[in-house]
This record gives sequence, structure tokens and C-alpha cells, in this order.
Amino acid sequence: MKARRPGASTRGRRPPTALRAPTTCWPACSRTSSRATRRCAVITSSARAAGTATGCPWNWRWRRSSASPQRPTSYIESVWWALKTIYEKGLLYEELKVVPYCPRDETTLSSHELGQPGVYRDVIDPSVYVRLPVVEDHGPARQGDELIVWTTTPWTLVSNAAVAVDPELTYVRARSGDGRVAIVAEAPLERVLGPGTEVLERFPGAALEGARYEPPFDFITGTEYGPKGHTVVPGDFVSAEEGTGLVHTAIAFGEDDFRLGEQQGLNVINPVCTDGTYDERIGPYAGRWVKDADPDLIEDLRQRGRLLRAETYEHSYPHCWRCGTPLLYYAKPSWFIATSRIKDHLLGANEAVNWYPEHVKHGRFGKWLEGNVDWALSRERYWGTPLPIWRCDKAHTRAVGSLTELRELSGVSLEDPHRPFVDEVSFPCPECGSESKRVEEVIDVWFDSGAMPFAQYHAPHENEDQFEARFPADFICEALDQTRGWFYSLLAVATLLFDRSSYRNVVCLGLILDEQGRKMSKSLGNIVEPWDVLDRFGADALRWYFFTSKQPWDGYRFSLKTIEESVRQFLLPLWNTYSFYVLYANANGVDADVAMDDADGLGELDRWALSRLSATVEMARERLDNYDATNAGRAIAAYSDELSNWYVRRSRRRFWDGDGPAFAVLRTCLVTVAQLLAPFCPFVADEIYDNLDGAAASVHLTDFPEPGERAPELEREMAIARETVRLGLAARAQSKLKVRQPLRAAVVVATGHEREAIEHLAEVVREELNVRELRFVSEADELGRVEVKPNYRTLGPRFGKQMPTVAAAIAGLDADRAASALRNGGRVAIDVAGTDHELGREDLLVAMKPLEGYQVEREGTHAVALELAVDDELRVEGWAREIVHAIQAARRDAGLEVSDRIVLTLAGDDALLEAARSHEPYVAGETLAVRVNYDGVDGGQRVRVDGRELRVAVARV
RNA sequence: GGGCGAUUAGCUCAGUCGGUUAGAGCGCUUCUCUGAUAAGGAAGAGGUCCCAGGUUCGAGUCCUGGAUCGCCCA
Repeated sequence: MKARRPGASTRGRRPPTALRAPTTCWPACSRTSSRATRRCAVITSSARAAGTATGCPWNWRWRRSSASPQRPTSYIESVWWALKTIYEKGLLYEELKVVPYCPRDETTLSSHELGQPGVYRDVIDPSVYVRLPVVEDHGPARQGDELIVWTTTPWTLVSNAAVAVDPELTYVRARSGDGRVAIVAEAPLERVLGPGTEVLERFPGAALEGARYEPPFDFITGTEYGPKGHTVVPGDFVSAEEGTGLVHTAIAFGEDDFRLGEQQGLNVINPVCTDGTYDERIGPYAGRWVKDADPDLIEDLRQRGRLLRAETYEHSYPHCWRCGTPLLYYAKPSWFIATSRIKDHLLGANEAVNWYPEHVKHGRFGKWLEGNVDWALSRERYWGTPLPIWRCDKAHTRAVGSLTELRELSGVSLEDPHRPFVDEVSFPCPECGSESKRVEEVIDVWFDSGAMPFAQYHAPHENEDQFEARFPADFICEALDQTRGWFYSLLAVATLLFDRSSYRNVVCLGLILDEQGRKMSKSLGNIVEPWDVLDRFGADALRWYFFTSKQPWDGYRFSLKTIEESVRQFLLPLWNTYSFYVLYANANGVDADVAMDDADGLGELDRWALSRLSATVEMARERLDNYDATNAGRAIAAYSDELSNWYVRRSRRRFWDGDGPAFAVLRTCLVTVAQLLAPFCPFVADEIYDNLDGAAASVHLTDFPEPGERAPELEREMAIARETVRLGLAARAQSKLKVRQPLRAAVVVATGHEREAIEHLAEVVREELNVRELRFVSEADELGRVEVKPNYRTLGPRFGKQMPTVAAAIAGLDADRAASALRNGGRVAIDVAGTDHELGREDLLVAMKPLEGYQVEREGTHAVALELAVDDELRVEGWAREIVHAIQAARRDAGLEVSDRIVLTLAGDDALLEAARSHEPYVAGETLAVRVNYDGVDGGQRVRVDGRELRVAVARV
């Protein structure tokens, strides 16, 4: 026997196998498109949810985004191919647009970078209401009336170009206590100006259009913006719910503003440098970081009497995910991919994807796609994939799709396509012959992430067969916050190039919250350190928790207690079953390769255990195929429990006796469970497999188990037998008779297949209940009464609104007669509103009804009663069992091995000693005593049995 | 302000096609079994299925509105 005694603990420090599993698991994963891949991959990403490597190689996943600034040449070349393809479809263009911009990094961000965790943060910004005096009468507006505008970005006031109103909204002229006349929308009047204002006039916003006003600052004159500079213009984005209904517009610093500028012919004037400071046009503020200028600008307004009110305003505002700087919405020329033009294709590609959970598909992700805007692709950075666009003086552009193409154009053989080398390569423009140089930008790393499916293989430049064999991926997995991150980039890039998604299935993980349901964050101090958890409980326990505590997309309330529970309830019992096997296999010298081909040697319990094993394999496969690791894991746990608490429990004696088939069956079950468990708890699984089988170098290199034969009838029978035992044990508990006390009989009420099942497995039931015999009665009436209840499922549709009357009629039936009629295949008649109706067997539920005064436990259609009379013979046998129990305790206290033989010495109450004598072969056999003395004890243990004294001493021989 | 999701026992979670007595585990109380057990078994206590309407013979489940929490966006 090569099995080692299990020594490694499943808790505490990581077992030594930790060094082994990650390398051995990977080859199994690389079998793409096989089931093994998907199973392994599911695990992989959930493990990542813990933010740590917990036993499966999640580092095999392509390292995307910013992990490494330098991508391999081959990768870049594939991305170039993609960009050239997109360019040639006419979907890559450069345009002046307002983009989210990080002034510290001096680069544009894409809309999906705004979707990164931590980008939107709650910040307190100034909230200022500014007075803009009307300079000449216009419609209802009189010279000197003050337009009130509101902004949370005072730094943009220096480039105010116009004021926008909703033409259809109602505005008012209103006089305040101090005599000044303000113009605001009617709805927010009191909120803006306070109570006690006098409304002078009401008019629609359209009446204000064209009114000229004095800008908050005069660094830039109205004429520079064009004819409509510093006038009131209509805007479709104006709302009166926040602010005043008059919107300060700075063309270069907002999407709405920019669009308005295009509509109204206002020039884009951007007095902010790319580093976020004002340029020389802003006089005293030139060179200052714009956000820092806010307080001085506000003070400036106050001193000039232009400030109505300055408050603070808490809202969420986007920050650079890389450096944390508040972003500016900023007009600058950028390269875009026209994804909005292929929106229908994006939606179509998404239709073909299976989402888990399903609601993300048409919910969060689908809605995000429907609102698609063009992908802001370019970045002003040094590191990154260079945008392969070359442009000449005459603005002819050319996209380059490979290094070969670049060599053909320029004669330069570039080995490294990164900056700065690539920037030095120029060539004569194929159209006009003037020098063509590369544009300066690099691309958004998220494009690289979306190019992963082909770029990792350098396709299509080479390895196209590998790419095609693996595209699209069966499955990807990330957290829900990747909706517009990786989920999008993979879908968008593949749709642009291949008009389909890169993935067929996607599992969205939820977030991990703390025990109170709050998001874990460093500032709250409620972070759980993964390594602490691993050190305390082990990787298997952590993984098991993530898999089985709930569906991963529901998110987790992370709980150490729950992890501890999964150790206690699942890992330890499983380990104990394994440990039990090894202990007795070693004690009996059982050969590890004990075969099971001899089906004749198998008993009902063995066949049951194997059938349930097959059922579990079926369930695990089906659920994993359905991306439901949670219920697959729960099925495995349920089986592990059956194995331990029924198969082993009922088979202990066979293991003590070295029964070959029992060992073979248990070993098969354990090894198969280890294989099922491999993706969930790789270390424990590998330990069990390695020790009990070891045919392969690791359980992770074996095929996922195939289900064997089922014995469905036996499974049903055993379920009934176990239910019978449960009822019998409950009856014992009620009567306060210990299971060790043998009883004459248990009387079982059961009919038909239930009775056959229990008769078939009578031996198991009898032993478990410790009764001499099982007796059966068919009629429940002997032990209790029955009641009949309506089966709403069949009667509801039939009777509809009359259902309450039907229920009443059934309640009025003679239950015994009705039940007996149904048992004999008859029908029961009831009267409903004057009409007779016949009810069949399927229309009525017959249940046992509790009856006072009997020691009977019942449930549904069967029941168990115990014959409680204990005669002398039974009592003495009970004592013998108590004595054995006491001796076993003494053996254990003495630290004996399970196979140690002993000399046993008993003393004490005469009746007990007589009981031991009369059952001496039993007592000695059970306790491995080679000799029993009844002549006094030195220093033995003193116990009480049924109120009588017994002294026990054991000595190893 | 808009979108997505969640809310079931003290805690962690199930709950199928709508079917009438809503379950499990943990924890608690009382027992019990043990020749593997930090284990197992039995009983008990523990519920406004977030709230309010609606549909239906019947709602934890479907619909509408609201509350709270979380996430995403503006």
C-alpha cells in the first residue's frame, strides 16, 4: 500500500502542493475549445475575483493594457494590420472634438477609460451663480437686466462664448429686494433668487434669443467667437432642474457646448494649454493650472459685483484612472474610429453572445452599445502602439499595415516599431511625392486589448490557422465593471474586422463587498488581505467559498465566517472520509490497485454509492457546461456528504474487516470526486488523487470524469430507506431510547413501491435503527389517520373561480373512505354549486395525520412506529453495547491504534459484568481484546452505564 | 436626472411553470451517535418573503408605483 497517512492539513498554511498545481493545470487549459478549457477557465477568472493567484494559472491570460508599456513587435504589427483595415473601410478619421482629457498626462482618454473603477469620484466643486448684464434692450430683456447663469467650473468662464436657453421653457424677469432685475427660468426662481422676488414679466426662452450681454471676463471679445458671440442662443440640452435655465457655454470645454458652437457658428477658442494652464490670452492668470484659478476668479467676480452667490457642490466627477487628476472636457484634434456607424453590427454581434447573467446582454451592455459614440483612439503618449498613419505636407494620409509595407515605402527595415524609432521613418507621399511623416499619436491600449484574439498569434501575418482555430473564444470572464472595458473592446475590434464577437459566452462577476455590504476600499479600511485568508484557511477554502456560496455575478458579502464554514462543512468531512480510507487501507494492508471489475462482490450499498457518483458526475458536467459552477459545486458537496454520512457510516464494519469491494468502491468514489473537484479545490483534489491513484502526474492532467451507469430504481429505494431511518430515529429521540438500546421491532407503514423499497433494503434500515425486526403494515389507519387535501395544481385550472367551494367540499369528505376509495382505483364524487364532479387519484393528496398517544413519526404517506417494550434480554444486550462503547472510549483515551490488540479488565456492578460475560465474544471482538478479566481493576476508568458503575482498564499486548 | 441589479429566519443563502403548511446550513436551546470526524443525527425556538396597490380561484414568484442598498452613466 503506497497510500500515505494524510498529514497535510487543509487549513493553515498552503499545502506544499501549491508549488505544483499552477504549472500542471496550465497544459489542461491550453486545450482550447475542449471542455477542459472552459472548466478550467471558469475557475481561473473567479479566482481572480479574489485578486490573487489561488491555485490556477490566471497569468496565462494575455496581459493587457498597461501591465507592460512595450508590446512585442509582432503584436504591434497585427494591430497595425487591424488599424489599416479599419482605415481602408473609411472608419478611421481625425477631427476636432471635445474629449475627456488628462492635462497631467497630456492625453485624451476614451469613453471606456471613463468606465474604469475609481474614475468617477465624489468631489466638492465650487457652485457659482454669475450675473451677466444685458447690454441693450432686446425683446423682454431691458438693458441692465442680469442673466443668471450657473456653473461648477468657474475656470471655463474666461472663455464664455454664449448663453443657451430652452426656447420653449418659461422664463421671467424678476426684481429682488435690492432692486436688481434678474432673468432666470420660472421653475427655479425661488431656489436661485430666494423668496420675496417680484415677477415682472413671463415669456418663453425664444424671446431672449439674440440678446447681447456682457461676458463675465473680457479676456476674449465676443467678436472673436463670431457674430453670435456673447449672445443668447437656443440649446436643446438646457434644463431648469439644475442651475437657472440659462446655461453658460464655453465651446471648447464640453460636448454640449461644442455641438452648440457647431450649430450656431461660434468659433472654437481654447485658451487652455495642453498642460492644463491658461495661455497668454488670459492675462494675469496665464500659466496657472485652471482648477487652481477657481477661487481667484470667483473673488474677481465678487469684487466686480458679478457674483450672485458662491457655494459648493458635491457631485461625482471623472478622474484619470492612471494618475487621478480631474479630467477636463477639452476640444482637441483626435483620431476616432467611427464605431457609431457600425452600431447595428455591434448590436448584432452581441445578439450571438450568451451572457451570464442574462440580463447584462440587453441591460447594461446592450444599452451601452445602443448609446455608442465613436471610439476616441489616439493618445499623446510616448509608450504604446504607434498609430500607423503617415501624412504629408498636403495632408495626404496613408495607413501602413505591416513592417514589410513600411520597408517597401521607405526602404527602412524597422526592427522595433516603437517610438522613437518609428518616428524617424518617412517616405515620399505616393500621391504627391512630398515627405510623408508619421502622425505623433499612439493608440488607446484598450484597442490592443480588443486585438488580443489575433494579435497574440501575430495573425494574419502568420499563424493564421492558430487564430482561426481559436476564434471566437468559447468563453471570457471579467467583473461587471468591464462593460465598457474589455467586454466592449473585444466585441468592437472583432466586429470592425470580422463582423462578429470575439467570444461566444461571457460570465460577468459581481463585486466583492465587505461583511456590512459596503464596497471594500482602502479609505474605509475594510479591505481583506487575500494572503491573510490564504494563510488562515488555504486556497481551496477560499475558492470553494467563491464558487459555492452564491452565483458569482450576484457579488459577495465577503465573510471569513462563511469561509470557515465551508472548511468545516465540506473540506474537513471530505478529508476525513479520505483519511478514513487511508487509515483502514493501511491497517488492513489493502492493495491500492484493489480492483472492482468483479461486480458480483458488490452489495446494494456499493451499487448505490456508484450510481449516486454517476448522477453527481452528470450533474456537475451539465451545470459546468451551463456556466453554473455554483450548483455544480453544490452537487459535489451533496455527494461528499452522502458518501461520508451514509456509505461510509453504513459500511464501517466492512472496512474494519478489510473487505476488498468496499475499499475498491470508496477509492473509486474518492478519486472521481477528486477529479470533479479539481477545478474547484485544486490542492485537496490533487492530494487525494495523487495518493489514491496517481496514474497521471496530477489530477489536473486527467480527463474530466464521464458518468458511469445509473441504478435509478436503487437510488429511489435508498432515498425511501433513508427517509424511513430518519423517521425511526426521530421516534427514538421522542421516546428517549438511545440507539444503543436494541428494540424488538419497528413497525413501518408503507404501501406499494415504498414498501418494496424498504423491504429490499430492510437490513440497512434495521441495523441503523438497531431493531431486531421490521414489520410492515399497509393501512395507515392502523397507526394513524389520513386526511385528503385538494391538489390545486390539477383542480385550479379545472374549477377556476369555484376553487374555494371545491376546497370546502373536499374538506367535508370522509377522509378514510375517500382515501380507501382512491387506493382501490375508485373515484370520489363532490358536489359543487349543485353539480356533481368526480375527482381522481391525481386530484387529491392523501397525507398521514398526526394522532395523539402513539410514538409514531410520519411524513406524507409513510410512518414508522417503534415497539418500546424492553425485556431483560434486550436490556442486557443494550448494556453489552454500552460496555463496548465505554471500552472504545478507554482505548481512545489510552492512545491506542485502531489495530492494537488489548487485554481488557472489567470490574464494578455485577449485573453489568454478567452482561459482559454473556456477550463476551461480541465484547472482545468489537474491542480487539485477546483476553477479558473480571477480577478487579487497578487505576482503570470509572464510568456509569444505566446508573450502574463500571471500571474499565485496557492494556496493549 | 437616467439605466441595471439586489432586498426571503439573528447570519449566509435556496426557492423550478404562479398551486395554498416558504426551505437548508450556521448560530441558539434540548437531546443523541461515534472503532474516521473541529464531523454526523433528532427535536425546539426563530419569517410583515422591503412597502403599497394591481392581475389571478390562488402571488415569495407576474404587473405598476415607492423605499433602501449597490453598481453604471449623465
